[in-house]
Amino acid sequence: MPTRDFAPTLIDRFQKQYPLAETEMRAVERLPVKSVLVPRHGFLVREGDHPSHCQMIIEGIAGTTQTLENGRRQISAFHMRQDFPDLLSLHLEIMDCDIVALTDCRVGMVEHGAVKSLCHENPRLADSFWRMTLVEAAIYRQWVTNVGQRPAEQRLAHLLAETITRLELVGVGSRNSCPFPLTQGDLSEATGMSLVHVNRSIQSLRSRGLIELERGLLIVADRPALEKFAAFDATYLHVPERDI
Amino acid sequence: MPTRDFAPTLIDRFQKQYPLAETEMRAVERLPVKSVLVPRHGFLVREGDHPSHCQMIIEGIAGTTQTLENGRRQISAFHMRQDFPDLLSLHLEIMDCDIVALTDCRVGMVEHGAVKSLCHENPRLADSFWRMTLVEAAIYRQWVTNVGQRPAEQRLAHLLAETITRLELVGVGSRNSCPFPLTQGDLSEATGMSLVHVNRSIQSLRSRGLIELERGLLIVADRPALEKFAAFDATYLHVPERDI
DNA sequence: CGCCTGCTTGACCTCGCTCAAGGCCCGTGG
DNA sequence: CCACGGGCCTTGAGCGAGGTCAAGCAGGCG
Repeated sequence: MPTRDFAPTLIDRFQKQYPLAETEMRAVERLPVKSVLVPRHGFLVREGDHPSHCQMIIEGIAGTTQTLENGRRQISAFHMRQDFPDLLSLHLEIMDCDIVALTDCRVGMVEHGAVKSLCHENPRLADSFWRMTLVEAAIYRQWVTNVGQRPAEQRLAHLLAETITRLELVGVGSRNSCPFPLTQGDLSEATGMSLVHVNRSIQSLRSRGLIELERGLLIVADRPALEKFAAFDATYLHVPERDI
Repeated sequence: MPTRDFAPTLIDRFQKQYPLAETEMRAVERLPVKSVLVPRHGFLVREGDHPSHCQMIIEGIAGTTQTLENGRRQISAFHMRQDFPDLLSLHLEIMDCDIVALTDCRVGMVEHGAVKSLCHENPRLADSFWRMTLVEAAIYRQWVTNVGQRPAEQRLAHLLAETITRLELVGVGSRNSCPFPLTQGDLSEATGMSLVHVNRSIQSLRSRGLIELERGLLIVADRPALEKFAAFDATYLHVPERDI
């Protein structure tokens, strides 16, 4: 029964901040959740929507995207397990971006009303939700810098370093490898590079011995080496001390 | 007495969301504020800081910046009147970016503790603060797309369209012009373009008749024309209906 | 078996970067 | 009052990182 996964997954996320009180756990467990499967390329939410639900990703990777008039598309964020890609809809009436499943996704949906009550009755959880959106914003900042300033290879390396770090934090993959279901096309949309150049940059990173990447598996034998090359510093992910 | 400006300015900001209750206004007016002048190139906050205050900009323009190992700097956000550039420090222990005065800035500082009490006693204000950070995130998303996908001229045009729109919303300048104290160097750091190319792009926008820009004044005679050229759509600024 | 999706490679071209120098405005000091 | 210097803007010339176009390849699925 997939809905069963929701509460433990969310509780785990909260507990990364601080130990939850009994009442808080109970409240989370009482949340009415609807479990949904979104196939790859399906939309979790579309630009212009006025969502009445929030969604937490339980499995899979989604992306926040914006499509320009000329058809070019930018992925401005990746969302993975324990992320609420559309938490913003709780306070912003209208979606200003699409949220797309980049792989098949399993998602838990909760009505806004339920989330709002949860927040009002448990102010610490409200703060925790708020904090999630702040970390998301910190990641956006990094992406602006990444896309704006770094040359192709480092830009890609930074993105990969960030992704493996975040996946490890939510228990997907291990320190040195993670499932990596994204295509080179996805990476090109996320980095603002052409697909061809992504391909060549990957090969270059491979030949430097920094990454191995094939068939949905990313291996980073030497994380510090990759992070050094990419000038990646995980501070902006704001992982509480005890988890480092 | 400059501190006097603080409460009205903040109340005005809140009122853009919804009419405040008497008690909420009183609470805002009771906030203990310290007024500070930050000269151009001064820091409001530095990366690595653990701030104990939040700051609202009353006058001037600040920027969120990140500096790379090679000395290149990206500006990932502009902050202006009524913005709280470091509101995130309320929930994130450590700053992951610098906040720099791009012009001389007048700023109101409030202790975290005071803001937190305000939030706990006035949940609607808390939501309003949260919402501010969500709009900020929406702007980051746009910047990622802008820097990642748009060619130079449109990228610059989009940034200018956003800036004049935001300034107008907070009562700085009018529909067709605004004070524009940023240098071409600032614009180059914000767009990820070289200074030289910013210069040429500005000239090109000028010759298209889309903007006039000199001596600290930006004139946009035909806002729709600029917005069309830049594919700028203000939805992502999430301005409540009644203000449109 | 054949198709579709995603990866790879080659050739060519261009947008935007770098380097370098000159001009303008304004504030400061002689 | 003028000389000087420092920001900031402007212009020219040459180059290179990365884009585009086009084609071939490989693996998984109906």
